[in-house]
Formats: sequence, C-alpha cells, structure tokens
Amino acid sequence: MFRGVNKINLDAKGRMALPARYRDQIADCCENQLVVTIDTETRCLLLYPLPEWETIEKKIESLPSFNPAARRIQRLLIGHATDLELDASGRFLLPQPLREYAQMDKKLVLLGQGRKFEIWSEDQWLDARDQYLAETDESSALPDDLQTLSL
Amino acid sequence: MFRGVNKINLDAKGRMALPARYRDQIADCCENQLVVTIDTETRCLLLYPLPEWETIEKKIESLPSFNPAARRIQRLLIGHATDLELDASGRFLLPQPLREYAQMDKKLVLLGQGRKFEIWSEDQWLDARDQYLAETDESSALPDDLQTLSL
DNA sequence: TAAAAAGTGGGTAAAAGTGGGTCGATGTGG
DNA sequence: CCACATCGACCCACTTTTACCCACTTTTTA
Repeated sequence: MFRGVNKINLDAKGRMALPARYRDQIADCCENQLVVTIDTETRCLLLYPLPEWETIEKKIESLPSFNPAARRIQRLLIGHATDLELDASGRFLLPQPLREYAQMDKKLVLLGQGRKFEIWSEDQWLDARDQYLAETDESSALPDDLQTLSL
Repeated sequence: MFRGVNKINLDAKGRMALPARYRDQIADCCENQLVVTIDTETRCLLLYPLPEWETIEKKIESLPSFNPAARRIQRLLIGHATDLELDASGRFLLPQPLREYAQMDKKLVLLGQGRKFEIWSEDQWLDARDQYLAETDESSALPDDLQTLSL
C-alpha cells in the first residue's frame, strides 16, 4: 500500500527520483519494473508496479474492439502506458509525451494511492486539491457504502 | 503485450523505424515478419506480428461470402494487408497506398495496443486523442465488466 | 556533530534514430 | 527484345537520445 504526498523535482533530462521510503517495496513487488500511463479524467499520470498494471491491462485488452467505448479506453490507457525501470540511483525517465500531457515543468507531486501512485505537476495538484476541499462532503453524492464510513 | 506512444519520423522514402524497445519481442514472436493493414473505422493503420494476423485472417476468411457486411470486411482488411519485413536497421517500408489512406506525411505516432500496433499521422492522432479526452468515462457506454473496473 | 543516506546535477560513451547514396530487380514502352 | 525509368533493398554516415556513471549538496540519523 502506497501512501503520502511527496514533492519531487524533475531534472533537466526529465528524470524523477522515487522517494527512498518506497524503494524496498518496489524492489520486492516488481523488481523495479513499473508502468506509467495517463489518467483519463485529470491531467495527471498513474504509476503502477508492473504486475498490478498487467491485471488491469488484461481486462482492458480483452474488450471487444468494435465497441467504441472500449476502443477509447484501450487507446488512451494502453496507448499511453510505458514501461519504466529504476536506474542505479532510484530514478526513472518520464517519457516526453506523458510529461507534456500532464503539463509538467520542474516541480512535481507524487501521491501514494494504494496499489498505485499518481504523479502531478505541483501547480495542477494544488489547484485540484483546493477544488476538492471547496466541495463539501455532502455536496457530492457518495455511494451507499461510503455514507456509513466512519473516519 | 505492446504498449506506449512513440513519435516516429517517416523518411523521404516512406520508411519508418520500429522503436528499439520492441525489437527483441518482434524477433522472438514472428522473426521480424509483420503485416500492416488499414483500420476500417479511423484513418490509421494496424500492424500485426504475422502469426497474430493469420489467426485474424482465418476468422475473416471463413465469414459467409454472400453476406455484404462480410465481403466489405474481407475486401477492406485482407485487401489492404501487406507483408513487411524489417531491414538491418529495424526499419520497414510503408506501402504508398496505405500511407495515403492514413494521410501520413512526415510525423507519425506508433501506438502499442496489446497484440498489435496502430500507426497514425501525428496530427490525426492528436485530434483523435483530444476528442477521446473530451468525452468523460461516464458518458460513453461501457460493457458491464468495465463499469466495475477499478484503476 | 559526524557519518551515512538520499537527492540532485551533469559528463560521456554507446545505442538508437535519421538521412541519403548506390546498385540491382522489376516493369514498361518503344 | 532491348533500353530506359522506377522502386526498393542494402549499406554507410551523421545526429540525437539515453543509459550509465560519478560527484556534489542536502537531509537524516546515530
């Protein structure tokens, strides 16, 4: 389970370092093999350990290719999915097209999200977060089982 | 499984290079024997490893030939299918008729799509992608098993 | 406070991508 | 049947990118 916010700098070559506190876990669960793809709803990236990604990919890939909604998902998610491997100092190169998609400059935020991470441009993240905070819990409709969730 | 976006230049002779990261896989699964044909729904091309194409071709061939829809598919797909072989530097020649069909000039995008690739003119791809992004995940009717897919 | 670990920046050699010349095969027209 | 033109396969050379390595700075921890 990945948790937490991490401010990270992208260097001039487009590399970012995976924070040290996740490295053991990543080495164990996927031998440093990661997959990054786009989030289709917001301009951020999703980072998965390879095995986790493969289970998702399998589901998406087996959808009927004549179904327009299925092709949309296949093209967006599988189409942007890129294999990554950590280098000796725990860094990886974010592909340029994905950096462009997520409008990334130097400052990034890496967000632990359970079985995956999200990678945001810091500006975008702060905006999105403030917007989420502005919404009240009541204003957005929650699925039934969340209504009873006690924090 | 083929994944990812790749920006590629078509040279003056109509050749394109297969990105190095796919070459081992292609050498293994089909000894560099590929088949390219058109996508019937959008102006892009489909690139298959030969064995993968052959299974598809078999299915298409066995469709009833007196059925107009079947003949349409046969003529379009099998009719445009062309064998390709990688040269020593990992490039192949895209047949001119297919280049015209997909309205290709210099800038191309190669999109990994599981067992096959799609090849787009970059302009067309960006348009299509932006259009897909403009649709929300909810607005497009998804097969039931995708509705519950958690990314 | 010192030592170790993590984060960051950048040089370099190798690999990948790209462009183009030439020669042979193929096909066409005279 | 030959001459010519066209196209594609092969080869070589140049440019760009990236993987790998090393060094310095900053932060954490003992």
